[in-house]
Amino acid sequence: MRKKTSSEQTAAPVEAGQAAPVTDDRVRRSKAAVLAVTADLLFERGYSGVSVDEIARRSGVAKTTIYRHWPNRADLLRDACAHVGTPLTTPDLGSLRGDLTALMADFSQMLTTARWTSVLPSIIDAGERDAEMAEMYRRLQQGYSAPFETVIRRGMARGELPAETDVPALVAALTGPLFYRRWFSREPLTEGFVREIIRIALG
Amino acid sequence: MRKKTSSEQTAAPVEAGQAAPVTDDRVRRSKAAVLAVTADLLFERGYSGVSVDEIARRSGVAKTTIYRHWPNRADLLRDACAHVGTPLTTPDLGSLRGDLTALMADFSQMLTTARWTSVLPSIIDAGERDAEMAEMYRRLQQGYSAPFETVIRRGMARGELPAETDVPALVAALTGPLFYRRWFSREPLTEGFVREIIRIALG
DNA sequence: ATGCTACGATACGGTATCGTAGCATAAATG
DNA sequence: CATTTATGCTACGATACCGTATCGTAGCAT
Repeated sequence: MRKKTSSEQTAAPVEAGQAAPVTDDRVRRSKAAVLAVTADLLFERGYSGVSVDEIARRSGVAKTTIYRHWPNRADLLRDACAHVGTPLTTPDLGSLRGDLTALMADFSQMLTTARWTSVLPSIIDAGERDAEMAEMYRRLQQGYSAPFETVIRRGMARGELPAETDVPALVAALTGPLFYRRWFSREPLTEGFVREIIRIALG
Repeated sequence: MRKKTSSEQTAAPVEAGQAAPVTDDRVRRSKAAVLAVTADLLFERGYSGVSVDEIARRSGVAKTTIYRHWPNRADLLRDACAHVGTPLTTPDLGSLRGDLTALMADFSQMLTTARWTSVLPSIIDAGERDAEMAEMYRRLQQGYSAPFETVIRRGMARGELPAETDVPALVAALTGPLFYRRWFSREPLTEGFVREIIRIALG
């Protein structure tokens, strides 16, 4: 019966039937609104440019209420960062090269279009000085390397790669250049570039 | 006759003999002290954590004087960032693989030990929202990719690489994985990893 | 002696920010 | 209807920060 707001990000996994909602529906609404606006502000201004006052103004949720749900600014921002990002789908097309081509295209597409990628240096920087933030980021990062490991291991199982392949190194060889282009050299992430990286990595 | 302070960073190129020092020696001293302390603070707290008041406190240079030399905080920080970093030496050992091995070792060594690398995400983040900062960073970045391009082109000239080699892509394939490990996956940057990356990139 | 240049010390105006207190209000629950 | 719960609103206190203004001084050259 309850109208689900667009995001279920903050919901803890709930046993299906017997509800007994420990938190009011209003809570979920407030939290969702706050998290959404926080993410927007993160994209616009980066981690250190986001203020709680501005979140309150823009979300329509009173600052008081925000502090009723998060103990402080850092926790709120970490929470928002944790739900940033869109998951990669893991392809399964039968061949290593096919899977990697699809995955790399997906990934580079995300790097170039998704708004939230602009805030990643900000998050990493925060993690450079905040252990909890670093841990949060680590989980985020793993979500993106996991599909690569999966398709690589499948390729190994099919004998398309030698059994002694260094998987983390291969993941680095594939995704590293994309990160590099996006944030360090700032050259365009073209389709041709991605193809070239795959060619180099797989021979 | 003038006693040179440790750093000549801020000095404009000066015609050798007839001096006529447009800036006092005191100026050089103040600026050097301020830039040094600013760099330290950048390493500790990142771009947005540095305040002019703190720079003044720690350097012993009055805030007034700081604002006599830089128009505002952003310019000061950009100036400090521009002089951060240590240059790579370009090896010339006669073979592509030898040059790249030396260069990559040098580079990964720097990524893991140099204090200033911890502030790079901060700089990049600032660049996401500040054009001048982005331009400053671009020059910094080019200083590090240039040696790679040089040794690769020399290798091409020697016929160790096909003439149609995509140089920027190869640079990305080599350095990207190092960046990736240092900032994104945070796995250790071991010698074995570097060797593996070279093997993948050169076959 | 007289400038000139650069600097230091202090204080200030104005703004932004975090996090909290007090009180009123709307809605769900019994 | 009464009670509990979650929220809204306004106003603070405290701190930090930017950038400037004012006044006084030290060193050096003429």
